[in-house]
Parts: sequence; C-alpha cells; structure tokens
Amino acid sequence: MKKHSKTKFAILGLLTIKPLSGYDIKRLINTSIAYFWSESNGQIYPTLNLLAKEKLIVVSTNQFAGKKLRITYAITALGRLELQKWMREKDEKSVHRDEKLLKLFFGKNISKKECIQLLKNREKKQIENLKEYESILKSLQEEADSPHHVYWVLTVKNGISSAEAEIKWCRGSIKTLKSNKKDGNLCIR
Amino acid sequence: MKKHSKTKFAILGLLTIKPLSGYDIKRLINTSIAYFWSESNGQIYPTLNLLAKEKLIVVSTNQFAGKKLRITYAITALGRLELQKWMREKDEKSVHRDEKLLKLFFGKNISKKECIQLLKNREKKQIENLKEYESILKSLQEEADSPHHVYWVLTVKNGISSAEAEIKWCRGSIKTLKSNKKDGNLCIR
DNA sequence: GTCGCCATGTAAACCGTTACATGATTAG
DNA sequence: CTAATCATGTAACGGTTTACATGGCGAC
Repeated sequence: MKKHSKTKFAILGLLTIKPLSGYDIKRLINTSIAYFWSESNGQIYPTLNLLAKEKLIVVSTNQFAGKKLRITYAITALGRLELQKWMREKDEKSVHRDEKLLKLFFGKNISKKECIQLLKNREKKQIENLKEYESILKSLQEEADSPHHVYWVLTVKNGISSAEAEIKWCRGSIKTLKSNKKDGNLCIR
Repeated sequence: MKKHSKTKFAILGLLTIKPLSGYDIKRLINTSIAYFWSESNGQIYPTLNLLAKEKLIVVSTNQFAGKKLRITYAITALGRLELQKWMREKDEKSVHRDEKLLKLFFGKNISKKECIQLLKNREKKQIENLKEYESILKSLQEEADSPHHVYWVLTVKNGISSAEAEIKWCRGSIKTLKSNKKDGNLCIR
C-alpha cells in the first residue's frame, strides 16, 4: 500500500460517485470497470481502514436500527485533494504482460494450424468483449445527465476501439499465416 | 513459480531460439519483447535453476578456457514438450490494469482542460511507441529467413495496431471533450 | 432449516521487482 | 587506474489474490 499501489486512488475515485461500503466497492468494480481494473477483498478492506486513519474518508453511516453490520464510507475534502494530486501526476509506466502475444512470438514451436486456432480464439474472445462493451455503452445512456457520463463513455469507447483493433489484427494475422509458404509443421531443429 | 507464473515458459520459449545464459535472456527480453513482456533477475536465475532440476533445460557450456563464469542453457526435448503443452492450453484471463483509464474514469474530479492534457500525453506516448515498433519491424527484415520471422512480425504488428487504435481514440476523445458543453471546471459537489 | 447472498475481514501464499553483493573483463 | 559492462545471484520488500472464517438475513 505504500509506493506503487493504486488501490487507494481507485477507492477514493469510486467514493466521489457516492458513499459506499467495502462490499459496494467490490461489486461496483466488478460491474463497471472490471475490464480495466480489479481489486480483491484482501486489498479493499485494509485500504479502507487506512484511508479512514488518514482522514481521506470518513465512516458516514453505521446501520443503527437493524442489527446487520454495514459500514459506509464517504470521501472527505482532504481525500478529494489527494485524488486530484494523483490524477495530475505523471503515470508510472508499467509493462502489461500479454500471454497470448508471448505464445504467438514462440509460434514456430507448434504447427501453423494451431497458431491460427490461437488467433481464432483470441478473435472470438474479443468479439464477445466488444458485445459486452456495447451493451455497457447502451446502459450508460440512462445516466446521461450525470457529470461523470462523458468520462464513462470515453473509457468504454476505449475498450471498444481496442477490441476492434484486436479483431482486425487477428483477421489480418490469420490471413498472413494462411498465405505463408514456409513450413507448416513443427520444426524440431 | 508454482501455479500461475509464466516466467518458466518465457524462458523455455527464448531457449528455442538458441542456447542462452541468464544474462542473455535478460538482454534479449529487454531488446525484443519488452513491449509486452518483462522479467527481472530475481525471476530469471532461480527459474533457470528450477528448469535445470526439472530436466527441461541443460547446462550446455561452461566456459572452460577463460576464467570468467558463464553458464549457458539449452532446452531439452522434455522442455519443448512442456512449452508446447502450455502453448496449447487455454490462456488464463487476466485483467491488465490501466492507470490512465482509471484516471479518465474519474475525470469529473479535475477540470476538462486537465483531462484533455491527460489524453494528449497519452497520444504522444503512443506516437513514440508507434515509431519504436516501426523501427523494430524494419530491423526484423534482416532475419526474414528465420522460421521465427513470421511470428515476430505478427507480434510487432499487434503493437502497431493497438498503438494506432489508441491514438485514434485519444484524438476522438479530445474532440468529444472539447465539444462537450456541460461544466468545464471541477465539480466539488 | 438450509441455501444463497449480504457483508466484513484476515492469513498465507504467491509473484514479482528492487537493491544489493560479488567479481571478472574490457575500453579509455 | 577507473569506469562501464559482463555475469550470476540473493534477500527483502511489496502488492495482490486466494481461501477461509464469521455471521446476519431472506426465501423457499
């Protein structure tokens, strides 16, 4: 949680939408930004306590009437400042490892046919993603009046555009491999 | 190194190109697949020893003549099988976290102007990437006879196509924000 | 009453990087 | 001679997930 973790800011950011419990945060991540962000309980709950200690968030509601434990957090003015500070900082560069590219890079170790299958699977997956993004985009229309709306649309469109690019690349690559003369079977040098 | 680490396969894959030392592996990663894969010494050397113990690789050369320590590893038939097995497996799904998208998602917490700047920085970065990929592509022509060649070209082209898509998206997003009426300044609800 | 979801949390394991230690060789 | 690079390795730290523990609540 010290130097490089962004969990802190992910949570602060979500709390600018509205006050939330740890459980809410988990669910909100899974149902809205899962395609580019994830957090686990083992991160969320300790971080919430930490943020509270730092006065960046406050416990806004303890369910008093009922007996059920429910802890809701709200961002403070200090928390907003901290969030803004991060948003204005330069991003750390990070290499995102791409397992499928790694496999393709080593493609000559399996047959061309199998590589084509790899690409077809990837294409299929991206088509599914694309559909999902488009349904998210549609559902976003319902909150067109939210000040967040523009930004949320843009992030989803990022997903759409990269999925489209990926699909195009898959198709091109399959064609390239199909028209590629050399070999066709494993080469065990 | 147990269940989910792909370091093992990255190393095995590189050793199908030719026998390499730990140092070679590090350098080769940095100079060829760095844009979608990374490994640190703390991973490479222990993994090499592990792979040797599992008979997936063998020490192929100890520098005998000179005094300098140099340990070169070569992949074994067993190692090739292990690599192929992995290549044929379904990929594990992994969420690659995107810090810039996270910031954009929370865009309403800073000014529109600042968000546009964010996007411009991203665009610039991707233009640099694009240039780099294109120079890699050019340098790949020199080994057009390698059985790896087709696959290496395809992976670089993946980088190119996603960088291009990203640039397009940045430009579109900037336009969207510029023509967006609502607000223009921070909203501290 | 029990099954599934709501809800909070923690411990351990795992994966990976950073930073350092060590020392040889080479270029200036 | 000294700095950079070659070369191998390890220890410590940090971030994240997994798996579990706990228990209330509602539906059937």
